[in-house]
Amino acid sequence: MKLEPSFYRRKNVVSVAKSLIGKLLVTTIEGSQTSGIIVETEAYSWRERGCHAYGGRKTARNEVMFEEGGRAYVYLCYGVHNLFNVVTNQRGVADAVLVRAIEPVTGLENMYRRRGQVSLYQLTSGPGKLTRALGIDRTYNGKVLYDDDVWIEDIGMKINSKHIEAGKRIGIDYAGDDANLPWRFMMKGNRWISRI
DNA sequence: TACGTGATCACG
DNA sequence: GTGATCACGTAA
Repeated sequence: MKLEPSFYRRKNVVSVAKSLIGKLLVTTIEGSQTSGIIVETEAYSWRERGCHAYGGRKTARNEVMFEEGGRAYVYLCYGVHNLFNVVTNQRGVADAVLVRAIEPVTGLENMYRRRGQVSLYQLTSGPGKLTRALGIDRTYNGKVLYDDDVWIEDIGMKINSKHIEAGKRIGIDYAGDDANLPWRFMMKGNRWISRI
């Protein structure tokens, strides 16, 4: 069953990032569905330097982060990759969770068609790879996550802290000390974790 | 380990 | 207008 708006509107973005592990991310494009279990996330809060909205800085790109929780924030990274985030918290508080990796579940054929000739474990094991596999591009920016193009559902997977590993977030050296926050969460032992 | 890639943002 | 920057992926 789809996660409800109240799931995303909680005030602690780190909790939301943790509880997204084990949920199913789904897209439906032209009637065909692709999905995967979320196995890696990162939390971003306006209060720290890693975040696009640090200090409340609002720009054309990150505007949707200031909306109520429950929308997609998709932006282009390094001119090549679309990165998919889940906006959290209440309106005006710019927090979000980056989905960094999923374990493929349905629509594998479509995923390979979009990704090209890669191995199973490379199919969705990174933030740019998974958006490519699921067909997520910037037209998804601002979409609500309880509609029918893209959503996240609870499939009853029981996850507790024993199954989750935390670490430093990846690729944000510019954030100074905030780069050391343990706000990256991974499903322990999963084969689709993005990198060591 | 190196670099392609192009939108974005803070400057004027 | 312009240039530095960047929440990555791939080949090597």
